[in-house]
Amino acid sequence: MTRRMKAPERRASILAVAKVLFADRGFHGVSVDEIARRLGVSPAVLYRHFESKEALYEAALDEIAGRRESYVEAALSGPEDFGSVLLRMTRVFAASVARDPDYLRMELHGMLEDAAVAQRFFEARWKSFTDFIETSLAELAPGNQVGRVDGRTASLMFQGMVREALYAKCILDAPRYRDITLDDLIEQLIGLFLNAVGYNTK
Amino acid sequence: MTRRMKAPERRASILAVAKVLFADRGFHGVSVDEIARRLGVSPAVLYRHFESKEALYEAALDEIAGRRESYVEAALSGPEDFGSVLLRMTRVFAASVARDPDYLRMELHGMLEDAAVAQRFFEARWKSFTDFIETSLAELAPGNQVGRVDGRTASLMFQGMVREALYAKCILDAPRYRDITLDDLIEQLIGLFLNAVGYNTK
DNA sequence: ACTAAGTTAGTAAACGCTCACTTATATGCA
DNA sequence: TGCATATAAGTGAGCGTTTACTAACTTAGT
Repeated sequence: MTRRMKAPERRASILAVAKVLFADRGFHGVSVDEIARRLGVSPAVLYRHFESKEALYEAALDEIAGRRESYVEAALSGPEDFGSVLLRMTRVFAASVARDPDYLRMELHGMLEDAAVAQRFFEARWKSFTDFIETSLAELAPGNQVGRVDGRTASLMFQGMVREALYAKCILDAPRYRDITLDDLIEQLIGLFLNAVGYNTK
Repeated sequence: MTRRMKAPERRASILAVAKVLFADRGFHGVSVDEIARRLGVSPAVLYRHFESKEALYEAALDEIAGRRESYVEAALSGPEDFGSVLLRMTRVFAASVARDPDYLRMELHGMLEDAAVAQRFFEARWKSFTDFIETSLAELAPGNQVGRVDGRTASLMFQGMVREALYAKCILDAPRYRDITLDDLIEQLIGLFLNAVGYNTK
């Protein structure tokens, strides 16, 4: 009945389905039987590749939050001033989330069920922004290119506003923001953020 | 065995337990039996007061997100300029969340499972801020007391940064922010926000 | 004694998971 | 090459438990 696959391919196909289902409804919201049904396969197959539902969830989590990404390198081309680089970094990040919103959903689920998981997501993505913002502010402050602001607070502000934009556009699809593209929203937010830290190109 | 209660008291006691459990682990993460066990009561009792688990969840949701709150009135005393009022409003809100973090957790769960629920939470709390910010900015712009910024974007930024602070302090208890009080964090964030919109007391 | 509150003992279905078994594919040897 | 055999992939039934939920019975309060 079902197409026959070799172990690695089957494992990958299971993970792919598990990823979207877990991201959508969380660990408790998805049953092993449902994953199997979507694959058109008997539930027993899953246990040939993962030793438990929990292990499968963990693997899906790893696929999503596992690889660390730095957006600094992704923004190398173009002007190298703080504002321009931050904007390009954020755009790349936003685009990647828009392409695969499961990331965001999984992060939310993770935050709710386990603070350690939240930490993994932070390390995987947000930390590169946080680090960039804090070091940049420290560098630019002496020359008065930015105001005297606490880097930690500023990066929290940044993280919050970007996350909110991503929620609104990628998860909720809020009607309130339907007439503005995610990209434009990000650009406006970065503008506001640069105001907040007193950034001037000089 | 169990203390005997009259209907309204029992109903309230059920709701109280359901509220914290659902907020903690979401609808699918909690079983009716567990709620009953915590109450020290047989599961059948729940069905005398709520016709289904879903109805109970809905009632808990209503208790948490039901009553709309405006923080404008809560910030009447003191200076009436935009910055001061916004700070006081936000502090009252933050304090109420710190007192009862179930609100935030339930909002997160709601966002993940149903956009309509997210909308209810927005209407209940955030909207009062959004409205205040947008009307204030519109009023202050002509006199150059704030810069020319889009009110909608600004209020999204505000909502995001406040939410992020509340997550960090009330849900995750992030080590990164353990040495700063929620109140101080809020104050710094509001300061940054006022910079962002170009607010000057004049 | 009547009523409201709570229990006991169940239901059928869904849960995570395992087992004995069948089938398809690849491999070794003539 | 032809064919037996070993192995990997998948099935289907069913394990014990938990799920949400119900009905019949008991107990407590007025």
